[in-house]
Amino acid sequence: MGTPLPRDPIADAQRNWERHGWGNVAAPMAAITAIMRTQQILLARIEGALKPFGLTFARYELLALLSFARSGALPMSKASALLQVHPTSVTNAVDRLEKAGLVIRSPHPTDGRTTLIELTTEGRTVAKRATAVLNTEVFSQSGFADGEVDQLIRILGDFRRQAGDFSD
Amino acid sequence: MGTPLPRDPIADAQRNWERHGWGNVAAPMAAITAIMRTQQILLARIEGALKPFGLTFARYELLALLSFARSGALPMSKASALLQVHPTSVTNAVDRLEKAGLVIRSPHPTDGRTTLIELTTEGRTVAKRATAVLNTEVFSQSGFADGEVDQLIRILGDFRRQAGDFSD
DNA sequence: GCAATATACTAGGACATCCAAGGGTTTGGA
DNA sequence: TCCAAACCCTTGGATGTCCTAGTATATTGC
Repeated sequence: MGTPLPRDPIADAQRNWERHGWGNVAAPMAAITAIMRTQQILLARIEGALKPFGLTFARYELLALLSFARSGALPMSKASALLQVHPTSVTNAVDRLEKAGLVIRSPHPTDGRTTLIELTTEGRTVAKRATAVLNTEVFSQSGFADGEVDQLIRILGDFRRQAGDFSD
Repeated sequence: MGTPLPRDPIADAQRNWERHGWGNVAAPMAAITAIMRTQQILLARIEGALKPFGLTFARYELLALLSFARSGALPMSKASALLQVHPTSVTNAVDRLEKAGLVIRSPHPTDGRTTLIELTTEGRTVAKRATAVLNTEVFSQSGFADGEVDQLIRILGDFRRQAGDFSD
């Protein structure tokens, strides 16, 4: 976050790894570090685009997920599984979205253990607007070429499957 | 987070985007979401490997950075710039590392504003051991093929340069 | 030489994430 | 039928990140 560095710090780290006898894992280390940094940059852009809506990325993701659910409602546990975050993170996000009037909690009709998260009318509107802004301000100007996008989707998709994200 | 999902949630999201008229940005959206998720998986692996050392990734990165500095010491501001994190994050990390006896703060000899972070003997030892574990348990088994590693380094390197990380 | 500006670090607050624990609800086998 | 195991959500605690000041020290410029 400030001025650009004169040299790529990750490439430097890779050289350091090689110099200290870890040449065999220097490249994967650099790739992984680059993923961490890229995520950080992208997250900052996303949060910047969502700020006017009073949303964070975590809350937006939940809102978007609900807006794609046919009934506009989902059990907390389902949301946790689909977003692949800890249940307590969902609790946290729902608390804040509920306070903002974008969702409401309601009891599950047949399972007393389950709480449903339901989109309010305003929640649906905000989700739609935020999606439009995110698409035009972030996703449409990602900085990745079409071919790179395809490669990323394939490489990271394989990785995620192998990591146990999905069995597909 | 637990059992694998039957289907890739990101591919589902991509289909939802297309179905709702955002087909032109569905792919970048999917690629970016995949980066976010991949980062999450990798971070969990890394933190798992570092746990026995009482280190988090943030603290490890600082320790590793110091261990590569010739004198074993760096100004806070320099560390902040190289790690590309907010200065307050460095303050936080140093607070904890100092409490653990792995680094010490010392005044800069000529610039009264600057605080130097210096590796202790124990800090250097821990850094070396943690690096070995990280390399053998995480980086050497990243799950990325050699060719994929190269592609990631190139694609994400271009992205980071374009995002203003470095001018190289 | 002294005021204005820039730089370095820290304090306090808002959020997000995870883990560990706890209390309520269901389910399933003895 | 009934109780233990499984499941669902929430609370409390620890970390990390960033932002917005606020304090202290350096540098610049008039």
